[in-house]
Amino acid sequence: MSHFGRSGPPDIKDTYSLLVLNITFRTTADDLFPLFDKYGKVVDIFIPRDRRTGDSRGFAFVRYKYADEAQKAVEKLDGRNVDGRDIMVQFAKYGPNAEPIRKGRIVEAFPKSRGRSRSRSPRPRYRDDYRDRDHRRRSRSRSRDRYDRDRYDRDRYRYRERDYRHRSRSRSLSPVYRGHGRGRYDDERRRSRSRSFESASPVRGSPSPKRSPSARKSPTYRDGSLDYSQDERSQSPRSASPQGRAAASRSPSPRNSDTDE
DNA sequence: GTTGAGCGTT
Repeated sequence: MSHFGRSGPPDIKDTYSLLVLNITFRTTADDLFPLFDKYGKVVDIFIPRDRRTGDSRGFAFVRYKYADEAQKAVEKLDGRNVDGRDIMVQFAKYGPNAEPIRKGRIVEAFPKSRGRSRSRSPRPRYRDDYRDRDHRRRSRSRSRDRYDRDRYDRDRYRYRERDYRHRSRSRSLSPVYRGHGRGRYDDERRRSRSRSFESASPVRGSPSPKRSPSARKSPTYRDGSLDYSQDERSQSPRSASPQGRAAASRSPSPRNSDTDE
């Protein structure tokens, strides 16, 4: 019950994984087990968690033994209110085993109402070409595959970036994971992203000529005063203007006024 | 203490 995901996937050969989304961040597998187990035989439940914090990401994977039970749970638990939030149950796609779900296979086996279009939640399907993944891989070149993988990794990196900013604001330190053995991919990703950022879109909707990379990399020392001004502003952009202006005409100190006279 | 589109581990 609690050993789910502790020793990795126990045995996945004829199991069907369901993706549970919109769950609370404190919902655990033990909480979903009795819920999903009631509608079928659950062989394993796994909830992806953060590598650093360990918090739940907000979704879980429920592995069923039979597809019929899985489908039943999807239609039964989909939209159910769990822990104060309506969860969304659907078949997993990008799983490690890729459920052998075919187009209309399960729907045909369970013609409840000629389709579940107006069943409850007519949410759109995300990526229906996942079945063509293998086909595209063999057909397309390797460069294409690499590009796709890069995008996939970058998508996952979003979580890390958000959490990273929450944990520490010192992004300028650029903590590299070199020496740990697993920093190779991170380095590649970072470099690729950095280059794209500098080459493709430097700034979006924020035209700052003063912060131009060219000015920063090529400091013109032709003019001392100008360079000084730039440097001063760059060092403390909000420490010279607001303070001086506020202390000059905003708050001349009441005590000073009293003692001045 | 917070957040909310999505796709997974020993």
